[in-house]
Amino acid sequence: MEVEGPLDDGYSWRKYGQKSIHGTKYPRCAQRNVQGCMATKQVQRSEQDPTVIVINYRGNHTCIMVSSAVLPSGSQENKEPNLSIIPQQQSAEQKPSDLLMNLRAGLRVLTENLDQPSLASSFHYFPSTSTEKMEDQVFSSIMIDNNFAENLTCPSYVSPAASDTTYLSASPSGGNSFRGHPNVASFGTEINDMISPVTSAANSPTFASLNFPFDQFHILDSQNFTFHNPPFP
DNA sequence: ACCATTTGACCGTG
DNA sequence: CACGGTCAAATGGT
Repeated sequence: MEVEGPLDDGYSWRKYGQKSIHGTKYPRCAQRNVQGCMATKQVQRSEQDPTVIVINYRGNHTCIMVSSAVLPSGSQENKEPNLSIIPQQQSAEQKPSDLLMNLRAGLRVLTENLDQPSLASSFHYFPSTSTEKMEDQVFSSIMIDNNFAENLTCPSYVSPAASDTTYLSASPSGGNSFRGHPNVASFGTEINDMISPVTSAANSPTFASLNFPFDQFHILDSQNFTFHNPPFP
């Protein structure tokens, strides 16, 4: 897939580390936003299902998206980092790339404010490792797609195995957005505990579905998410 | 030559 | 001390 680059999510990332995580077969790649903002990205292959790629986004973006497809016009915004906040009125229609189409196909997440108390957004979480802890400032998105896997920069991620299914999911956990919100806060720290039993019992061994109310940030699609969090401390 | 990635080392945290 | 995250020199590609 020769779109803008591997797994382009609207930002430019530079890989700065690859570590073998204890108890996992696959290494975890760490990527940092090249624009110098605090956001980092971790990419790891799922233990349970090697076709599952787990992507953790950490921290807040203080930069703008750089992907050519993201900003329809006048993408000259600012080349300087740390200046602008991501515009929050992004719409999923702004990225007409094939990649986006694929992503959107599996996307389950649309967040809302807690103003609407009963709102529960559905998303899928693919458990990755037993030891993995979902930290503050993290939400993960997981996608399975052979096209994506081919384009991941971690060499070990390249998978000849084909899966014609595209999954994408996102799960916020902890972080500024959720601090102080009882429901989500507990979810953030105990995510694996919560997920595991569901996973073992569920029909699908690869992921569990959860519903919970989101708070304060939007994930309109995987390439086009917006944090409304306060700045990274 | 420049730039991105790789990879071992280093550092912080629990 | 173990583990995970980041740094930075080395390496490879363009």
